Amino acid sequence: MATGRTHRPATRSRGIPEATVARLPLYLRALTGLSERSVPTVSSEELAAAAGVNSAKLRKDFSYLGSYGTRGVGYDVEYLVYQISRELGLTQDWPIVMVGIGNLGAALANYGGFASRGFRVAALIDADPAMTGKSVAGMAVQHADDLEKIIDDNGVSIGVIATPAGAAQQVCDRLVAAGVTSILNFAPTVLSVPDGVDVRKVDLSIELQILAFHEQRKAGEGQDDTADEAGTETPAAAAKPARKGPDGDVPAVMQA
Amino acid sequence: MATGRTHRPATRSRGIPEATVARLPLYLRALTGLSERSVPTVSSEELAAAAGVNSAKLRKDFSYLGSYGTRGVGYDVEYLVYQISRELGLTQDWPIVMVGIGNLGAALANYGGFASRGFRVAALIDADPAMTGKSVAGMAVQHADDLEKIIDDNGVSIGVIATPAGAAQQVCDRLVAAGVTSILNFAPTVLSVPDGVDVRKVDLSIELQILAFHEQRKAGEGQDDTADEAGTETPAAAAKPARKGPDGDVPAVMQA
DNA sequence: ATGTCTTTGTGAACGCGTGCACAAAGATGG
DNA sequence: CCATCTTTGTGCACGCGTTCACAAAGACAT
Ligand SMILES: NC(=O)c1ccc[n+]([C@@H]2O[C@H](COP(=O)([O-])OP(=O)(O)OC[C@H]3O[C@@H](n4cnc5c(N)ncnc54)[C@H](O)[C@@H]3O)[C@@H](O)[C@H]2O)c1
Ligand SMILES: NC(=O)c1ccc[n+]([C@@H]2O[C@H](COP(=O)([O-])OP(=O)(O)OC[C@H]3O[C@@H](n4cnc5c(N)ncnc54)[C@H](O)[C@@H]3O)[C@@H](O)[C@H]2O)c1
Repeated sequence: MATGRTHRPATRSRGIPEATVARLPLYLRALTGLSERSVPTVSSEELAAAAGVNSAKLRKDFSYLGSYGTRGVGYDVEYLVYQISRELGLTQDWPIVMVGIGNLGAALANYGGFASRGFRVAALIDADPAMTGKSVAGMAVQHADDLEKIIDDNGVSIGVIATPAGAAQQVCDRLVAAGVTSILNFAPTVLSVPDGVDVRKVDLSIELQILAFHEQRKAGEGQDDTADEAGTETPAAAAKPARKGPDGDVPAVMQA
Repeated sequence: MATGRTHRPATRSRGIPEATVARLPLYLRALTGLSERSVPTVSSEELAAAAGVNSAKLRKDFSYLGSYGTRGVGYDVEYLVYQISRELGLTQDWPIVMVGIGNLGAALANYGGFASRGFRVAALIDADPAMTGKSVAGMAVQHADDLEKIIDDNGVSIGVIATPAGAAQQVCDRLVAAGVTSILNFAPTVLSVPDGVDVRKVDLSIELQILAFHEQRKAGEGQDDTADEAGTETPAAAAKPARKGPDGDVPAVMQA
C-alpha cells in the first residue's frame, strides 16, 4: 500500500487493476513451479488452486493482460510465464540498494529469492563506520555518505529501507532526492514522499496485531458477544477521563 | 490475507470491517508516539496525518469502535490507546512460536518491536540439530521434535513460519494440528489450512515485483498511451507469435 | 463436417471501501 | 443563557473488486 498522503488517483493507466497486479507475482510463482516440472499447459482451475485464489478471479485477472488462453485446453505455461514477467517488468534488470544492514538488512541481503527474478542487489549501505567494508552476503557494505553516488552510478530506482524507525524518513528523503522512485520500507514508520514515488511497507508487528484481533474474536465466539474475557477490564489502565462513555468501560462492540 | 481455499465469508462478525482492522495498528502506533510526548488530545485531522490516512476514513474507522471522541476537541489519546488495544486484543498476552531460526528467523527473534505489544516469544524452534540449544536473542533454540509439546505447554495460538518454502506446508500442518489457529508465513508458498485458521503472509519478492510494475510504468509514461506493447527491449515476442522467451525457452505456443 | 465436451472470457449483479459534505454536538467566550 | 466556533459522526454516492453464470470458442472424436 502506498503510504503517505497519496490516495492514488486510481491506476489511471487505463489498464491493470491494482488488485490484479498484486496477484500476478502469485500466479508467476505457481507457474514457475509448473514450468520446472515441465507441465505444458494448465487450466484456470488448476492454476487458481495452486495460487490459492478463485478461478474466476484468475481468469478475469488474465483477461486484463490479453487473451492468452485456449478454450477447452487452458493456458500454455511457458508463454504465460513470459507474458506475466513482461507485464511486471521482470524481463529487465532492476538494480536495488539496501539501506541499513543490521539484523534484518543482513538477512534480506542473504535472501536469494528476489535475486532470482530481475532484481539485483547493487549495493548494501549502512551509516555505521564499523560496518563499512564488512562483507555481507559476499558484498562489501558501503558507507551512507556515498549513497547519492552509488544510486547515480548504478541507475538505481528501487530502494529498501531496513534502518531503525528514527532514521527511515531521513534515509527516504535522501533516496528520493537521489532519484529513487520506489521504496520498500521495513521500518515501522509512515514515510512521506512526493507524488510519483511509490512506497510499500512490510511490518511484522502490524501483521501480528491483525492476527491477534481475529484470534481474540475466535476465542470469544459462540457465546460471549462482548468480546471480553479474563481481565479485559483492565481496571486502572483505562485512564479514562471521567466524561463520555457509558461509564465504566463497557466494551460497546456494536453500535447502531 | 487468508490463503488457501477459503475466501473468507466476509468478516461476518457483525462489526469492524477488515480494512479498518488493518489500519488500527497504524493508529495505535501514531497514538503511542503522541502518548510518549504526553499529548493529551488529538484531532482526527492531526492523527490522520500522523498515520498517513484520510481524516474522514479515520473518523469512520473509529465510529465502528464507538463514539470515543469529543466534538470540538478531538480524541483523548490515552483513552483511545486503550480502546484500540483492547479491540485488537493486545490487552492480553499472546505467546507465539517461531519456527525456522535461520537468517530471517534470527533477525525476527531479535526484533523488539512486537515484544512491546502483547506478543511474547514463547519458543524458537528449528529442525537442525546443530541449532538446538544455541542461544538466539537470549533464548535457547528448541528442536522441532518438541513442537507439539511446546505449543501445548505454552498455550500458543499464533505461529510464525520462517523455514524454507519446501518445509512450510509441513510445518504449518503440524502447527495447526497442535492447536495453532493463526499463522504468519514468511516462506514463499501458498499454505493450505482448514477453516478457522488465519494465515497472513509477508513476501519481500512479491512486494518488489509490485514496485517493479509501477516503476516500469513510470518509465514508459509521457507518451505511449496504447499500453499494449511497452517498448521494452524485448525484440520479437511482443504479441502472440509463436516466438517467445527471454531465457531462450521452448516456444511451443500454439496460441493463435 | 458435425457433434460433443471442456474451458475460456466476460457481462452483470453485488458488496465493500472510500471520500465528500454537512448536520449535530459540544466547547468556549461573552 | 446565548452565540460562535471547532470537530466529530455519518448519510450518501461512487468506484473498485469479487463472484456468478453462461455464451462462445476451440479441441477432439466420429
Ligand atoms: N529485525 C526484524 O526482524 C524486523 C522486523 C520488522 C521490522 N524491523 C525493522 O527493521 C529495521 C531494522 O531492524 P534491525 O533489527 O535490523 O535493526 P538493527 O539495529 O540491527 O539494524 C539497523 C541498521 O541500520 C543502520 N543505520 C542506522 N541509521 C542509519 C542511517 N541513517 N543510514 C543507514 N544505515 C543506518 C545501523 O547502523 C544498523 O546497522 C527497524 O526499523 C526495525 O524496527 C525489523
Ligand atoms: N531471509 C530473508 O530475508 C527472507 C526474505 C523473504 C523471505 N524469506 C523466506 O523465509 C524463509 C527463511 O529464510 P532464511 O534466509 O532464514 O533461510 P535459512 O536457510 O537461513 O533458514 C531456514 C531455517 O529453517 C530451518 N528448517 C528447515 N526445515 C525446517 C523444519 N521442517 N522445521 C523447522 N525448521 C526448519 C533450517 O534449519 C534453517 O535454520 C525462506 O522460505 C525464505 O524464502 C526470507
